[in-house]
Amino acid sequence: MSSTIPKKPDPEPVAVTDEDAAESERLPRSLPSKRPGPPGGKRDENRRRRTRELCDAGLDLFLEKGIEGVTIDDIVRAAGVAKGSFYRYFEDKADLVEAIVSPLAAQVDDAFREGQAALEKASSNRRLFAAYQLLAEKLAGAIFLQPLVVKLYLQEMRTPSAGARAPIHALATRIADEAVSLTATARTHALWRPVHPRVSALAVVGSVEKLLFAFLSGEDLGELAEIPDALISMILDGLRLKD
Amino acid sequence: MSSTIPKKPDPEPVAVTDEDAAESERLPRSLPSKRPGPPGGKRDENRRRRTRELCDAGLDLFLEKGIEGVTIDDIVRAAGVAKGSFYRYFEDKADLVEAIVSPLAAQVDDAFREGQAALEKASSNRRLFAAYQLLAEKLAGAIFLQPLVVKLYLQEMRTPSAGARAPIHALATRIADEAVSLTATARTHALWRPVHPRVSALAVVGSVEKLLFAFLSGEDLGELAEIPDALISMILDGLRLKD
DNA sequence: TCAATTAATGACTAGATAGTCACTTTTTCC
DNA sequence: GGAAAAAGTGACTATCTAGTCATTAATTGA
Repeated sequence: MSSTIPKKPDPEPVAVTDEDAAESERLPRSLPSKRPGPPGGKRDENRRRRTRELCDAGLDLFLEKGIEGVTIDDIVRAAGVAKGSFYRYFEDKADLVEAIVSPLAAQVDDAFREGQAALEKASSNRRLFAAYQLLAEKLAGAIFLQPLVVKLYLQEMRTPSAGARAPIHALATRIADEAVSLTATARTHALWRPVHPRVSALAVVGSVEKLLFAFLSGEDLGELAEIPDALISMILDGLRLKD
Repeated sequence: MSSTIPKKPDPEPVAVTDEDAAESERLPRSLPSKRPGPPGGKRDENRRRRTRELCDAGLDLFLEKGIEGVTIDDIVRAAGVAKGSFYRYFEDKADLVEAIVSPLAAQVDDAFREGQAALEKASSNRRLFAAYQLLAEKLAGAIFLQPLVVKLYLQEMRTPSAGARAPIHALATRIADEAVSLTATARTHALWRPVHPRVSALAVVGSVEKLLFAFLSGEDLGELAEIPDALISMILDGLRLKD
């Protein structure tokens, strides 16, 4: 390897607001007005179980056949639930997709917010590394918690946004914008090549997404532990101005 | 820029079989047995026009709504053709997709074949550049001829391969494999970092695809002419062993 | 010209699909 | 316990869809 990456840079003072460990459980969208039952009671428990069953069955089917290729009947059959029950909890397929994706979206948004904050304070290469490492760790955490949702995102993100895929498309747009904004900041600090920020940001995001999709598809990528370092040094040698 | 790229290396002796300038016109799949009519006659001309109208209408709709979201009725309505006529020329939607994609697939396969041949002879950095430049030029040519088909490919390639998307998925698999094989060759020649070839190949392909999709979606990427150089130097500085 | 052949048409069928609703079962809470 | 509210059910409707086919129109070639 030709780049020297500081192994485990001290987590320099950085705005880490960990208040929001992104709720990964998917809750019913709304509660009845008169007799909702006590939290932890049977009504509450049944609602949570139904929502979870429908989300789980939906996710599996979406990954297998693509969002557009799955019908509500498929979903309720797989979840072992009557059709009417689906419509008690969700407006339509788009609403289900939204419920599946939104916890991941929240985590990803947080990761970028924190990365951006750290980067704005970075004035040295050391802090540049630290900021990117923070971002990478937060994103890795999100991926680790919801790998199948990430795969669904990668699988559907480029398809036209009509109907049920709208929430996924919205997340894709936000990620691209946040990555570009991050790169623009790095360039402001003169730590980066004078390449159009959208170009270098998309190049990096594209690499990561492709590798991640391959990994989540079970492809053999050799020793997994080596990938992050390999990727980081590729990116940094490719984009960073030399010291 | 920190890498020195030889501007326009002489196109060293390289196996360029240009016999097959990939027919980009989409022909009817089969001919009637008894009275097909003379080539250039009315029957022949009508057949070609119908196939083209159906392919064009299909492509537009696929890009707008996604392959899975388009019905045969949509296609024949857009093409101004009766439904029965569709089934005279194509088996089903998958067959139409196959007809739309296959000229591009042929060109891409050729580009990789030639790139691989050039690379196998490359023993110097100069020839490494030349081989990659040859590949890039061939691919750029294919993209320039069929930008909308390329966009369709990028849009649908990660979705599950069932049904109509099968031909697109097949092309995606071939491209990934050929890119990996190319990288493995470069590594054999000791011109490349000791990174798992699948990792570096997918990283490069991922960048290119992401940028290409953004470009084909009309995003602003700054001065277009600068992108290839920026990309090549990013890739080479990121992956190449230092001289 | 005209019979043979191919091409084009759109109504039609069988099956699938989203969403609804009257009815039954479960839970709440007095 | 029991009335009231919520949750669960699956048959039902109206719509959409892939694919067929009898009929009509256009083209061929002698």
